Amino acid sequence: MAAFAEQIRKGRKFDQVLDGAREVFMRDGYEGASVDDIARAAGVSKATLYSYFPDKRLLFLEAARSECQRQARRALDQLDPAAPVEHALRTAAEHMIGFLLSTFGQGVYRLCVAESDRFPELGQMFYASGPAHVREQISAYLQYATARGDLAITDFDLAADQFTELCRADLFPKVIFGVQTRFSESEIRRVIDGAISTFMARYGTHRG
Amino acid sequence: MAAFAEQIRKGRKFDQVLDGAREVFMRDGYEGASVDDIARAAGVSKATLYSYFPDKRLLFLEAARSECQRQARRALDQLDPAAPVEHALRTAAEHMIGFLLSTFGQGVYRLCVAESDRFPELGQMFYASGPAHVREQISAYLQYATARGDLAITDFDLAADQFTELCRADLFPKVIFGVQTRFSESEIRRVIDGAISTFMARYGTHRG
DNA sequence: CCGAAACTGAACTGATCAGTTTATAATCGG
DNA sequence: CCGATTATAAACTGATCAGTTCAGTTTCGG
Repeated sequence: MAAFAEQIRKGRKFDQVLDGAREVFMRDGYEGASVDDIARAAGVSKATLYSYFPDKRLLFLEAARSECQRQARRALDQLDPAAPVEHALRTAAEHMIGFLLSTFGQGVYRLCVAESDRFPELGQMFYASGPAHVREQISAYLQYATARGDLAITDFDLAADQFTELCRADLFPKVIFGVQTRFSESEIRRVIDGAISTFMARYGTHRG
Repeated sequence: MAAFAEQIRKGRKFDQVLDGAREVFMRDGYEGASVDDIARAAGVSKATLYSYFPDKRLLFLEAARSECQRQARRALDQLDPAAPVEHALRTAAEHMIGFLLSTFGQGVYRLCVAESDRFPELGQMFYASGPAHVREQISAYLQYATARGDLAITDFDLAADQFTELCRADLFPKVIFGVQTRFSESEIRRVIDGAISTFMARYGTHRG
């Protein structure tokens, strides 16, 4: 997860450069972004930029890495173990869908999908701080709820993955391929309700 | 879905050009692909290529379009309405996962995600011939099975989307971010069994 | 077998872009 | 307030690439 950030870092405009890079890379992708654009966006001269980062590739990886960390931080605040299962799941679903539909979330996803064979480290990074991170948190909650007798699950990781996938139904493909970008409350509720119903039908214990 | 293919088409090397373009675009993405590479891959001179297509952009769109059509054609052969529901679903799941894990499938997906904001038409095209097409077929089958009394569904489209999402659990994120590229039979069976169990728990009628 | 249409290869144009250099100016610690 | 570090603007290099041109060759219908 680390292993870059070697010959990097020095003075005070470091973060400025990184912010500019994040912005432009996110908007234009790796190939689409020009270093001059980034320097301009960062409010910094090209020479300064190159004094911080040896080349565009490494600048990109650092920008992406910081973006992934940011994303991991903003992830699910610990699911509320006190609330009824349906309620906890609903909260989790709302968070995930909110991220997934945000222009920010789309940007990261698009970028990582596009560049993860040019930059294999990037794919790993995004996976670890995104899908894997979310899975861990949900899986832990599911174990807790199962121990309490509210759910009946044996493969917790699969159950967690299924839940997150159910939350993407209909919405995600439309967003990611630009077929529909805004969704009404009721369109979203339809998907969340559906996800919870299906999940509880399989894994719930208190029938009725 | 059409609306390109205007000033295109003339002689006999048309398909050669398109095949080369498909190959190279799929491998290198839009920016990454050079027209010289494409001409070389197609076994055609650059001048010939430009006699068929006015510019790189349109060549790309045509190549992507033909790829989408190809994909739609190779989609689920009509689900077998005679077989028991679980069996029909299993077959569908195997087809979808097979496509999803193929380098071919990954290539199209990656390309479309990456370029669908540079080329909005591309996103629409891919969505129509991919996700939407699959949804229609599965949804139709689910209506049939519900009418027969084997399933109890009200929102057929949502159910279809949920099933396809369930089939992606675990596998797809790993593949698309390059975390894992090959999967054993049992890894795949785990996901398919899980998808069917969850789906049937929610929508099945004959309990037991 | 002839003439037109399609194709070739190679050279060329003009633009863009990563990365460097240089001469100069701002900033800051002591 | 001096000297060193850090930043700047702008010009430059070398490479890549989309798209054009052209003189010559292949292909094919009639």
